[in-house]
Amino acid sequence: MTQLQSLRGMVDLLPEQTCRWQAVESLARQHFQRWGCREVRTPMLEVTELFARGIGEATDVVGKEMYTFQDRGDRSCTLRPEGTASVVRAALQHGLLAQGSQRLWYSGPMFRYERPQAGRQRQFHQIGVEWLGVTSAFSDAEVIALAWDLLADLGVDGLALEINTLGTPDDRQVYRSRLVSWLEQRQELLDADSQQRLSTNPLRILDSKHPQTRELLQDAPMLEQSLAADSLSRHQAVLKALDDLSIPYAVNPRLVRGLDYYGHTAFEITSDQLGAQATVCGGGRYDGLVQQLGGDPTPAIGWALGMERLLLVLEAAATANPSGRAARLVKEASPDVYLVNRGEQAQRQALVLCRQLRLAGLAVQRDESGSAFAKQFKRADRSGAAFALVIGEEEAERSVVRLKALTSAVPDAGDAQQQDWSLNDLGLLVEALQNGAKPGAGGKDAGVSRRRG
RNA sequence: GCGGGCGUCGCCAAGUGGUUAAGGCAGCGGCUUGUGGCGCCGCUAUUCGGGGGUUCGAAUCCCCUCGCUCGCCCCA
Repeated sequence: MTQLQSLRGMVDLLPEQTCRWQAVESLARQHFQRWGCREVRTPMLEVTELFARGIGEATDVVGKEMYTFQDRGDRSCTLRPEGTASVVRAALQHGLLAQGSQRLWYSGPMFRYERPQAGRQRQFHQIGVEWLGVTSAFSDAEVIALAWDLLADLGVDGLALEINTLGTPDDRQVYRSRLVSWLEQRQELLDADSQQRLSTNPLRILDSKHPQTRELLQDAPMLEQSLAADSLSRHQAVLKALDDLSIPYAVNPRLVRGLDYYGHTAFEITSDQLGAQATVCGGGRYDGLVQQLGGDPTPAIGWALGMERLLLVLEAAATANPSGRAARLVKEASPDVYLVNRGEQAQRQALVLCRQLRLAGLAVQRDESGSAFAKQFKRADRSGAAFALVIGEEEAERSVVRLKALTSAVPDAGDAQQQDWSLNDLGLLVEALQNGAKPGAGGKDAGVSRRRG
């Protein structure tokens, strides 16, 4: 295979896919706007130190998954493996926090050097929010509600919210030593990975999927027992707020997130429609990160949502329920009008006509083949357009265009309703098309939609 | 980094050592030189991811290699 290919784990999005992405993105934008979030766009490439310091040297992401290289000035650069560190860096660099708390959102590609599998790529895309300078437990519930409501609006189900608290750094310190000493007494029962983590990152042993390790952990001391009273009551307040919002959740005491900056609230939203990589959205509070990156101590919370995984879930929902909300979002837009034209004079007029219609805001697809009318109509039908406009020799002579509805269930039924419209006064035709001109009684759903924006 | 599965036309796919590599979808042309869902006819892979080997003979067997995919790990 000498044909050039994209790099492993780097995928192309073809038109059928991009229209879905656009639908999701535009819906997400609406929600962000309602929640008072404003967009930031940061570079994909950052100095390596940002992630090393922000995410934590001991994490897998930093330890073995980063795309890092020296640039021509011999600086160590890294393609961002996640968005939070960059957003915080940008906020600090430009003094945003001096203006008070910030509710920000971002979207874009992230890079991690991992073996690809279902729901996991080397270049993947996240859409996320970061609320900087927000303290209260209500904010935690509010930012979770944003994720929850956005996902609900996409028409997907089978989602579950899991939540936990990681407490303060002090809480974790206390717990860490209790856990380590408990595990050390049972070291030989742990799997190899977990033994390794005893020294590097013991909390992560908690969400090991190794059966024997899980079994063992049934009786291990839990973080909750080491929490200070404040941490506990804060957690209770978050849960209570979720109750007030009627957002269902399950407390999962083993939920420990892989990035070092999380503390207090940590949560994930998972789907039963995905394979092993079931997390669609993950996030939590990171009160220490801003300070760690050189700012004043600033509490913060955020989440990120995996676009590829979300699209998988959305497509599954669309398949399961072809007439539901998800299915509508997934559907590719059809042109409003398909222009059937044949003969030199006619094609010349068609070119001018379709431009005028487009300038009036209609989506027009012009058949450029010059082939037989039957072929052109067949393509018109497949394009999904509600109407065909026809210009052939006859019409060209008379300076008219013929309008035919394509949506009727029986092809010939539309023929009787074909009408000629003058090319010299397109206003009426445009108006008729924009009003949907009442397509025949067929099963297809759309008239001509009004263009927006 | 470690395991399993798989690579035949744009997509789905039959073929498992013997002459011309099924079929379906999509595409193109025609039946129908002016009208779409159906039908019929024709066209579209000198070649089976790539390289080497075994054999009179290989898509089919062996070796190497590349790629895809699922899982572990980890996360979105």
